Amino acid sequence: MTNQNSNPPVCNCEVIHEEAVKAAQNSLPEVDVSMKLAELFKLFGDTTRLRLLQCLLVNEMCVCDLAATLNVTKSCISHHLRSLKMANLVRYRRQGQVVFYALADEHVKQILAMGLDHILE
Amino acid sequence: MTNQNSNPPVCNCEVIHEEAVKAAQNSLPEVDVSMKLAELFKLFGDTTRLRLLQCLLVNEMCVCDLAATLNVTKSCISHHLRSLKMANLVRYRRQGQVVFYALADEHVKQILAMGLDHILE
DNA sequence: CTAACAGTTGAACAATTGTTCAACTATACT
DNA sequence: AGTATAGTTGAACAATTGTTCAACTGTTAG
Repeated sequence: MTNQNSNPPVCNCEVIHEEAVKAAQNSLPEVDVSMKLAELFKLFGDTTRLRLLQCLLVNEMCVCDLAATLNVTKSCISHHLRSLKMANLVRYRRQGQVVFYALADEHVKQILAMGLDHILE
Repeated sequence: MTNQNSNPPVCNCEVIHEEAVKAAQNSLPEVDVSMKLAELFKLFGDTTRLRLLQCLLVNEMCVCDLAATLNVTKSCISHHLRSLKMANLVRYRRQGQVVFYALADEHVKQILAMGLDHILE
């Protein structure tokens, strides 16, 4: 979706407040930091994945249980868990055929709490 | 993307840990709360929109300046600002032809800080 | 009134993404 | 050995989404 052509669609409007632009440019993180951050928040930006995380707030759970709770296929859960695992948001332990997933650390709880705080005004 | 057919693709696997499932179901918020929360995080889940918010951490800025800073069209910025406005993440004031945007409250800063905290381990 | 510029809106298109299905791997139990 | 169940993987498809372009609205200055 991003437009990263060699010929960027630069805004050719007049820059009205040059100092503000410079201040912003100086304080902005490197683009790849912003991208990583966006990737992180993107993971919280899907209802199924979000509810999956909310499940794990309570218990560690296996794929099968999560699928049953959220009413989607095991495959779907597994795909989501892979993304969450790659972002270090969940960890897992295998016990026989069953793989139990749990939140990786406190960050998830805090981020979810902040979000809830906002939508409840 | 969500599959909301009348004939749901229910997972027909055996539920292994019934108590865990019940506990999760009881603690899960209403679906529409999760959806609202996901909508919120989705707004943080795009690089341009995220950097736009990061700009506003420093100064209030007008559409034109944001477009110049982020190297996209004014239209693009305006679309993003509309979403952010609807989610009460930014507010604006008009001054002549120029519309200045600013963060609506402290939530944005906190959420961004939490996120950065996570990706920096 | 007209010209110029800041911002908004909606259509259009490309790109990304969430989900399922089918096929696969892994572990456990006869 | 073989069978059953938990989980993973990748392809495929529908749906969503980010961006631009072009046309529009609003405000200011001549």
